[in-house]
Amino acid sequence: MPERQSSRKDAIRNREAVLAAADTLFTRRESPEDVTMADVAAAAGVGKGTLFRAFGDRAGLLRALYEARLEPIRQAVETGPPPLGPATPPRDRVPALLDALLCFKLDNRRLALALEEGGSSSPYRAEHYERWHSLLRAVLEQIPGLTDRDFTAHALLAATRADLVEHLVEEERIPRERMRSQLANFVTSVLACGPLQGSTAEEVTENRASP
Amino acid sequence: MPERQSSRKDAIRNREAVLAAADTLFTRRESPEDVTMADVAAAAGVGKGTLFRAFGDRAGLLRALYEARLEPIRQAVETGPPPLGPATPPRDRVPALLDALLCFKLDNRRLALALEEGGSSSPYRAEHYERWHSLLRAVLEQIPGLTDRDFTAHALLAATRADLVEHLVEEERIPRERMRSQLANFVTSVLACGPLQGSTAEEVTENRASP
DNA sequence: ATAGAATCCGGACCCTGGGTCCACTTCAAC
DNA sequence: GTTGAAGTGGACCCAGGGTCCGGATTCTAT
Repeated sequence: MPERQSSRKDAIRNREAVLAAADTLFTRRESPEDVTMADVAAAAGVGKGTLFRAFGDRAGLLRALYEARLEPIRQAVETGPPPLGPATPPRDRVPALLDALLCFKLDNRRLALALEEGGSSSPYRAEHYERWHSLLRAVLEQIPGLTDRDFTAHALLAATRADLVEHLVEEERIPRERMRSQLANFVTSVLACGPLQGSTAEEVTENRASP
Repeated sequence: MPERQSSRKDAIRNREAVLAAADTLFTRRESPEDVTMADVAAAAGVGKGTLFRAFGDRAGLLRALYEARLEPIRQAVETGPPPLGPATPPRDRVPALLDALLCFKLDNRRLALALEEGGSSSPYRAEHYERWHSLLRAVLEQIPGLTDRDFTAHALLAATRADLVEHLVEEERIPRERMRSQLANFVTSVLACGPLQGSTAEEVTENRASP
């Protein structure tokens, strides 16, 4: 567990360099598989030892990158204003959360892909998945008339999986906005049980999370 | 593409031996990652060269195993009686298809896992996924009042992904029947748009696909 | 300022596992 | 039985993740 912060100047500088280099490489290269640890180290102007000391292993590096990129959204979700923040009515928040997640994966396709598939263990063991799932589940819990919230949360999240997104973008060439509205429609139909109220797919598509 | 049949006795015998050995190993071992090609070859009493000649590469072996196991369902879907066969009304067939797929993945967890994640390329490039998707999409097309059938098909299939199933079984300890009914409910809610008719979740859960 | 300890650096090295190669064997067609 | 096409198996190759450790750097105490 080599994850604790170091106070040494060079260590910090190198950590940043690695992060930056990895970021660049993962977004540039076609498939995450053909960016090796050695590549990252070289691009960062650093030895492999340094890289592994700083991040433990490949998964650790990916995780660090991912968490860093996810931070803004995390903030917005935990303490931000509607439609992502806690003050949002549940029926509006669920689609907003999933839309934000989708946008994130669209903006960080390669990285998300690397993290979700590359790991030796399933993506469901990652703590960030756990966070999204329990949050979504909690919000679903506040909507009356639904059943199987736990499973529903999993199923909804599954619709935004990185490799699916990648496939839709790369093979089926579905444009961003279309994909967002499709997901919104899908979510809407899942939530439609019980007394319906407010929020159509179009409305949700309005609050753009990224340009 | 070394996939064509051989007529030689020894080749056929070895192919069978490999298939059987791989089957055993993949279902026995905890994670598909720790069954190596060398293991399979050894267990089959065969050299690595033979193994690779017969199946091309790891993915080829997995594919062959998977297709073999999937054959019965494939038959049932293409030419069988309701609720899987083509004669089934669309609103009933969609849940039946997904239930069959779920049962299949429950019965072949490890194998499905190995095939879906282990591959270097995404599961969405596998032709068996393409088959399921286009079938499901076609059936959805016959249901009036839905939109985004292509995406909906992807999203529904995503709810039965091998690693999700694995997680639900292994971590959350959700029993088989409960999972089937949860999926059925989920599917139902997605299809619920437009004039509803027939088929509740309970009905679907009745036609058991496997003991 | 400077010694000394703690920490970090980096690239040579190890090891696993997928995939290839090829001298030798086996099959089946004649 | 002969023959050559096809199959066999295990030694071998190689990429890539991860480790190691002698030497360089930085912090701290004096």
